[in-house]
Amino acid sequence: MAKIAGKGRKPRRPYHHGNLRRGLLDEALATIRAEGVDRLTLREIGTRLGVSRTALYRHFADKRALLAAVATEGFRTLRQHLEAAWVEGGRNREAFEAMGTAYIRFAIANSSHYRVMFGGSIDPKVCGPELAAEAAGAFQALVDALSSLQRAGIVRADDTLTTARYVWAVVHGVSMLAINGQLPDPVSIDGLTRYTSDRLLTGIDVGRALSGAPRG
Amino acid sequence: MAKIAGKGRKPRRPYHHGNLRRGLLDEALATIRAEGVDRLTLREIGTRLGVSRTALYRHFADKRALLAAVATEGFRTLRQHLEAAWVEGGRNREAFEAMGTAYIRFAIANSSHYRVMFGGSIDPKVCGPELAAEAAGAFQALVDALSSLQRAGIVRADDTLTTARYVWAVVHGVSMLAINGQLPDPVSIDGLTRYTSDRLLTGIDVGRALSGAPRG
DNA sequence: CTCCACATGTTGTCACTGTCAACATTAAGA
DNA sequence: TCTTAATGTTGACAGTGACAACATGTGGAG
Repeated sequence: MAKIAGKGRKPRRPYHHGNLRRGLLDEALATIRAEGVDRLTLREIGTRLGVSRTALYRHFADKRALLAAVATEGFRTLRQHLEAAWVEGGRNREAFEAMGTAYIRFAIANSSHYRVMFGGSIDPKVCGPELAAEAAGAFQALVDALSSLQRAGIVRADDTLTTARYVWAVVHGVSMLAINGQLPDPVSIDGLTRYTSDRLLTGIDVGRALSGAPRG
Repeated sequence: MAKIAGKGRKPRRPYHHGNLRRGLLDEALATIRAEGVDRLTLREIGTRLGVSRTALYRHFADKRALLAAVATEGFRTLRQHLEAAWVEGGRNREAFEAMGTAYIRFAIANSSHYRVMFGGSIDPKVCGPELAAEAAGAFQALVDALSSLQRAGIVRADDTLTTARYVWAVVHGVSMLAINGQLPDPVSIDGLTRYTSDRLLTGIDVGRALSGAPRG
């Protein structure tokens, strides 16, 4: 594994192209962002980087692998956004709401990227362990925050994993609705986001006797 | 528009191929179901129907149009499932839960089809009015049921549209999680479904003072 | 019944794509 | 220095979606 120039000892190109893998990922993401996934072509990525069409195959097994890597990066930055919202918000109930808002905001601001992230299966047996691990990492940020709120007695002490999945499903669903253009205008998106976090927290917080069974 | 043989007056082929459009749709859906969207090829659809590769273009503008038609049919049958669950369940709170279960069940049982339905934009300006209309129809089934529950005093009298969007987002999110393989086994799918409908209804039903603002 | 216009299906062809095999070049270590 | 593996290039190929030109059967006008 040849490493990057890093320290800047030699400012000229450290290799044939510098580090190409990084460039391929960036360029792929830029194209996806600008024109959508299905307009992404390996040849144009290479051309745009001043490199030939098949250079890519030294860094990714095939197109799916490239897309998986793009998706992996998406989950990584998503997790960063979530953790930032949680920490900067003060790790309380409001911070949890901020996490939800951050999630939806990320999905809307990077809709094409987001679609790649959830376009195919995330089963590790299908997509490879890296993507699955990074997706699990992003989910873990939610689990941790939720667990913290449970310990503080702010959220019902149901099975943490199930509750987290529920919350994840809600924000993911809202994001999808927004991305797919089923919410007419930004106002309705904002309204739904607000309503969602309100109703969601009313559903999972403490302070009310439960009629049904918790079900782990 | 040459109509189908229908009454069976003349059992021999009424036209070049009978009605091809129907066959194309069925075959496309079958392929999608069996091998996934990206393995769908126009040529093979034609071949499999004993028809040549470009016959399709007399019935659909291009591949995207075919996929849009497939998605349109998906929303139609989804609506049928939802309405059946609502009516047969007795149009009460339990029937509403049954709608949610039916939705998730449909998504899981027809995961590839479901992915096509939500793969691209549903904005009528992008995908054409038919798909948008059918998607809106499926959503309307949910709105109607919810409105009925609101009139019966079972669900909070918040803005119906916003509440419906919220519910839609939740079931859609759960479906996506299940489809993407993020729920390890059927047990956890069932558990999340149950937990979801329980927490969801706790969040939107009446009988609790609201802290925040309703926000229409 | 005849005949023509039109809907429907076919053949030929094209640009483009992902992918592989064979070859060229450069960095890095012995 | 010289080898070796990593990295990038060229040529090629089978498939794909799509279009234009052509063929064929249907149904209605006369």
